[in-house]
Amino acid sequence: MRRDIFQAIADPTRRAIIALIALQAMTPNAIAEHFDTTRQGVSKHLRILTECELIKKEYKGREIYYQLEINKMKEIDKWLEQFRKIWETRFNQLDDLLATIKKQKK
Amino acid sequence: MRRDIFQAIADPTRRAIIALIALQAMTPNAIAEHFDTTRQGVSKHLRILTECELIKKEYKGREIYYQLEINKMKEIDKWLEQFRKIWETRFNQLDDLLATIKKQKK
DNA sequence: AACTTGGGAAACCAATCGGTTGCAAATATA
DNA sequence: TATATTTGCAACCGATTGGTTTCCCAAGTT
Repeated sequence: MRRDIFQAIADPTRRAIIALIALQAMTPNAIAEHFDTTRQGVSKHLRILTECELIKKEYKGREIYYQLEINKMKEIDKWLEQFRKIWETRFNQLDDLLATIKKQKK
Repeated sequence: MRRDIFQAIADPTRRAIIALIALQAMTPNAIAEHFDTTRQGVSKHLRILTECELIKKEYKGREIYYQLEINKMKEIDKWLEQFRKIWETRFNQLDDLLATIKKQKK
């Protein structure tokens, strides 16, 4: 069972859940109200998000509040870093950059 | 057929392909040499990446050079923006922030 | 013209996905 | 104690995924 952040955010419903609880921790029932799926469907998404540690549980009586592990989101940012370097230096002129790199390699 | 960037980067091989051709445009055969799969397997990944416009083809004789559409990568960055706001303002104290938001909503 | 090379498309396969229904466990309430 | 609520988990289902093999076509090469 592959379980990494990128696969977790591949599903649009999961991205919506992340955005939803980013502002405020919520229970599965409360989250499910925002979507067209069943509570169990949302629960499965929450399990996936929990497994890759993008969210964490907080027990309060019989209710469970899910909240975003914002630090985990930084891993996506970290991956983007290598590309940010590219698009920041080239100012929309990828072709020129590639030409330069090619020339250097020769 | 769902075809968006997030689903495209969900696969580790595709992420590797992206990183590979970010530096230099490459042909399918050259790309396939870096992986354990067949050329046709890589070709399928390239098709998916092309469909969501993360990469583009450039014909040179009978060879096809694939190169990264770095601008498309910015869409991931854009999605991350909303969360960057959160982790930049809180300095590792999500709990405090959530408490504040909850209080404001009351 | 015949052959080789680079590459895409189709058919097929096991594995996984996202969703549902049904159930069990635990907490709260009467 | 009996009942209702909140939740997770397992089983099942059709659709999709990632991969392979096979085939075809276009462009060079001999």
